[in-house]
Amino acid sequence: MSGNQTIDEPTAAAGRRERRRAETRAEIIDAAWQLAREEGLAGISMRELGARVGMRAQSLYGYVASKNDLYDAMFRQGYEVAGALVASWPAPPLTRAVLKDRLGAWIAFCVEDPVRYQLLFQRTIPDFEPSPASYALAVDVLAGLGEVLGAIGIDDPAAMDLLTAIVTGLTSQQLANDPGGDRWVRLAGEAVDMFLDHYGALPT
Amino acid sequence: MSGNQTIDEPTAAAGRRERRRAETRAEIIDAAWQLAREEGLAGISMRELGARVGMRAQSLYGYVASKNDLYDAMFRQGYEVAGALVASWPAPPLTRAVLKDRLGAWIAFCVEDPVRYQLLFQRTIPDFEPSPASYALAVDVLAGLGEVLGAIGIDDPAAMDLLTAIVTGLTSQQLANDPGGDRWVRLAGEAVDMFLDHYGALPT
DNA sequence: GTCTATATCCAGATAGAC
DNA sequence: GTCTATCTGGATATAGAC
Repeated sequence: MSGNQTIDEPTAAAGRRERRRAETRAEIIDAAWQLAREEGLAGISMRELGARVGMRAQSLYGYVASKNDLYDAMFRQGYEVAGALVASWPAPPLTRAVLKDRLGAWIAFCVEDPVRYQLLFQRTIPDFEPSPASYALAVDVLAGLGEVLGAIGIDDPAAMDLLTAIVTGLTSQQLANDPGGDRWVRLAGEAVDMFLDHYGALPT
Repeated sequence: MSGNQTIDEPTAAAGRRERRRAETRAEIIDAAWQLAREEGLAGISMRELGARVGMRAQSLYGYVASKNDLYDAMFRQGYEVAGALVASWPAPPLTRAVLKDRLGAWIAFCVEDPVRYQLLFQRTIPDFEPSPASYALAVDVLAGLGEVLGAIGIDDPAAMDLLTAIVTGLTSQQLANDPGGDRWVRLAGEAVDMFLDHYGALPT
């Protein structure tokens, strides 16, 4: 096990160590997601989380600075996925079919992981506040979503508020009353038609 | 202070005691609502609640059997108010104006107390389960609401799901993004028109 | 890098004195 | 009817041994 290289051996070892550390941290965060899905977001305890990855709770502090830091990492991870989804939105011009498709994809994203939805879009974890960096990312992603909706070409801000309410309502009903199903998700296309017809936008 | 009546004096005293007890219990429940509005529903602690009504936490157990019992009393109280609102819905025939008015009142009820909304309609208090009696009341009230919406005369269940999604979405956006304001609440009338026009119901 | 041991704090709930 | 005292159990987090 002794080194046979002279200069960059310690550096390489440090890199390996770092990589290993990052892997363990990722494993911890994955386990935290799964635990949250079973026990609820607020139900994550450091004891139980440690047990899931084969450590005592205290040892986790070598990888996350605090419980808030853990939540923050999950928050960031969630918004990175959301950001990728928003970035995949095709460039204008926007058609009805594209709008339906993209809003459908957004709702699917929201609905596919209730715990993630709760962490990213609701404010229900006691005492959790995202770090400035993570918060900035969230603001960015949501601004991107707004921009993309602006391409519909409706000027009335009230109309846009109504659209976000429809999307939120479908999501919220789906999560609350038919989790895992599609009773409300499948109404998205019809809802978009209803909305666009009412405001005479994006004619077929 | 000695009794000057012979038979029903002890009974009257017992009635007074009972009445006093009920008053104290009501005071505790009121304080719990207020505490929940400040600290969140999950933030109610028996210690702090006791302090609010001038008792030690332990003494509360003379009035509520457990913390779950306290939540249950609040849950029941909330659904009693909701039930009264639903019962006030006028008899058919239903007009567009009446529908707008009643749905507006319902949304206003939901929005006027976020904590109550959370307790009644979301499932976010860890380990709280309503008693069978309270749950039955809730089912009753919601069934009444459904009946009343049935009077619109749209047969398509998907359409009714879309309507509930719209109402939920307006409520949810209002609570999340403009608490205390009316940015989404005021869109209810327009939303109802959009919905009814789309399905050709309740012509003006 | 993980452990044991521990500090600190808070929760809900019960027993029994006054 | 409210108190003091106490039980039980859980949480996050730190210090220091190995």
